[in-house]
Amino acid sequence: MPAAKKKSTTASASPERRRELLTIAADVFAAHGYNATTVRRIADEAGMLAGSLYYHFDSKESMLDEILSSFLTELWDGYDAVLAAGLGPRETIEALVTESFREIDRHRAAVAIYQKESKHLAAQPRFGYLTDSQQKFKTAWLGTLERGVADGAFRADLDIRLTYRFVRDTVWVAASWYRPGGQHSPEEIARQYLSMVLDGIAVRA
Amino acid sequence: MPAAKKKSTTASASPERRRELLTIAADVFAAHGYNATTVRRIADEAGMLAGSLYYHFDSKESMLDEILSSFLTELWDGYDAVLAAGLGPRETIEALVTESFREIDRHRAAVAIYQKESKHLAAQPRFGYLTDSQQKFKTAWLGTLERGVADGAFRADLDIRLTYRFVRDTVWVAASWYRPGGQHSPEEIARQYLSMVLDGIAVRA
Amino acid sequence: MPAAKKKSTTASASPERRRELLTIAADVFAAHGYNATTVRRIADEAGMLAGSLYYHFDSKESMLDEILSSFLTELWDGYDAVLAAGLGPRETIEALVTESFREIDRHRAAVAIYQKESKHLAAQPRFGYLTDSQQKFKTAWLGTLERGVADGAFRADLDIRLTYRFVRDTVWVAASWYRPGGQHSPEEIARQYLSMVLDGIAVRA
Amino acid sequence: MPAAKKKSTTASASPERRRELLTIAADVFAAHGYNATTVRRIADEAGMLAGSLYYHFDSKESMLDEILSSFLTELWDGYDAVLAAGLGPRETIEALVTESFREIDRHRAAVAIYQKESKHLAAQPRFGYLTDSQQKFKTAWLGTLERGVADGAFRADLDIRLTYRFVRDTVWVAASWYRPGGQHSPEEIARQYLSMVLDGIAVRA
DNA sequence: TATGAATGAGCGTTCATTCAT
DNA sequence: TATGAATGAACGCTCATTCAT
Repeated sequence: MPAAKKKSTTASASPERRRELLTIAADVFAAHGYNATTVRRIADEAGMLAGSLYYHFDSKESMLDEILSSFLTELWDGYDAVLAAGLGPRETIEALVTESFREIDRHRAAVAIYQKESKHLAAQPRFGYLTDSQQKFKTAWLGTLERGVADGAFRADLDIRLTYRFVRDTVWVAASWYRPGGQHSPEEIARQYLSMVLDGIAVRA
Repeated sequence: MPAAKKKSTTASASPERRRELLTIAADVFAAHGYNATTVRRIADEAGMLAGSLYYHFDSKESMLDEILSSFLTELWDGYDAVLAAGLGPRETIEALVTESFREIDRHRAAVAIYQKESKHLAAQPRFGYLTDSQQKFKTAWLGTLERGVADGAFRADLDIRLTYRFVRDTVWVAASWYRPGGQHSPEEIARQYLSMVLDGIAVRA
Repeated sequence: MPAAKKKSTTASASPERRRELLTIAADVFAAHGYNATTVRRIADEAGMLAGSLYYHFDSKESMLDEILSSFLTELWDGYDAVLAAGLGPRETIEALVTESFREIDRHRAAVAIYQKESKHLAAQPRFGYLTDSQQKFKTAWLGTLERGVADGAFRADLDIRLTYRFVRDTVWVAASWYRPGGQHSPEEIARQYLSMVLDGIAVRA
Repeated sequence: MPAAKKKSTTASASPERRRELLTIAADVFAAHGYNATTVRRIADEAGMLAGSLYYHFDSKESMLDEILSSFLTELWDGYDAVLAAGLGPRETIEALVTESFREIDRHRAAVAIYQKESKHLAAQPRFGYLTDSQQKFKTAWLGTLERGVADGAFRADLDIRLTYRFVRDTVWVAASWYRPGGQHSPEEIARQYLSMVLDGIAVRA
């Protein structure tokens, strides 16, 4: 998914150190935004000098790339498993939402970065995989919703594109306030979100 | 709401030109992000040189300030009217959501900027009013939800803070995809969103 | 001849200032080499800060580009006039050599830079015109030499490619020691060089 | 000739490996220029990491130093033999030119580096021997030319300093295009060059 | 009101060099 | 002998901002 590594002189460096540094970078990117984050800041946080980061990575952008692409790889591992399971539309939605909250739990920083930056990054060829992913995402969710409308599981009186955006946003914005280790587990949050999305917050007449 | 103008040398410039420039600036901020937007880009779009903007504004930040604060002023005019109307909880929520989509329609750029930047701006004293507004916002919505739970309009089995975040985010993220002049009026979008939020997307048993 | 200017926001700046700055830059490039010359050094010499240069030029490389391309433009103006004059081979060579020393006199720095850098610059697309120029150069000189051999003006017992390189280098390396305002005028140097090249330094038997 | 090794910690390394590495370094310096050559590039070419070179050499500069000084040592071995042979001026020039082309053949990279870099290197104390060598060089060639003018072997109507530069440059620039193993042997090239320099390229009247 | 030219701080990046292993 | 990881200084460049005109 990431742009092809050129010669990747740097790619051979010890993978554990890379992970550590990427985790740090992701946190800083998530907290202050990619553009506003200086490479010196990341290095500070890692206890090294700015230049030293370039032993491990080609560029600031390649850190971002690796953060986002490895997140998306994992996300799609989960999604693809759900989609291949042959569930009904409602159960599929439930599983996708649950899986999403699990990803938010595991990759909070990456998700937050994705939320803030993917729109303008998608324009760059290097981040073309973001657009691809978005497309797959849309196909999967919209398709499931349509199946649900067709077989009577979901309401037919709603604009399905609005519904799609509603469900999609509803889930992912959670990354902006979610803190791992909070009082609710991802599964519990997913359960409540699903309850709201599927049945509404109003008491039934 | 904005921090007091220091010199107000610049405040004497013609108000219409200011408006025009702020509209341009807001669009560019919304499209590319505040940090990624150069003052030169705004000037280009306005057909002038970067330095010339400083006749009208103290700084890039003060443009942002004015954009956000004038948006919030208008927003609260609308909200306060709703809250003063003495409606029941459900009707209040409906009115607030409708009002919100109207604001998104009128101030799309400002809303988008607000979404992306308010979190880290709120830390700066100059933008303290963002925090104040958020607080008022929370009080109004959370209070209404609690009233609704108390009088049986809203479900009591949900974590009310989750519900609050759910409704809040659900509405405002719409600014990220909303395009004025699209096929749905703000009121129509509000109606469908409210229908989903209140009654859910699942068909009732 | 230079690579197409992109948008050339900077190209509109006052042409006199540009000339001044390019003259300064050319001198520094010639004295210390392009790579070893820092943009700060040029700025120092011009009495400004490094960043200020970027108001006038896109990049260090574009300064180099402009220096070399405007030199080559002038050079070919002179050469083309000579080649169009319909002179015999010996007179053509004499005129070309004289013209060359005049160019060395007028553009000493540019010629020195050209000597040192053109070989590796020619590989970059932006400097493709260097290769083009070299090709034209070779065609003009080699052709004239061949004409001279054919009509008996030049010796037939020499490897003509060696002769070409001999004459070419002989002339242009002079830029490495030539100082304008020295005791010999360019025309006088040309006369002596031609005398050596054509008749040799040995006394005739 | 090179500056005294400070620590000579590195001097204990196996001399053959040093030679290999210096040959590689010289080729890269010659191809891309000293400044533009990174220590990493040399190491890559040698199949090791950049830091590892520092086991063999004190610094990048000391590689350059060793390349240039050992070339000059060999060159002067040859020159001194010629100068001690008691030949007439014309024969001395012939022998020096021939010797020079032999050195270009054997040390092409070193000669090319010398051509490009010696001018600005000579300013540094460490490379003072370059200036010394240039001085000896000038004395030897200029002296021989003067002897030749005095005894009627060389033309008296030329500015002798111009003649000196002419002959000197004429020979050494050849290093910029010479490729060992080409169709002409160094001796053959020397013969043709001498023929041009001594008798000129024009056909005698 | 706006321009043209400059400032100055800071940014992402490179690279010769060091050093424990 | 060589590696892996880091240093630290410098580099080309960007950009918000200033100010005389």
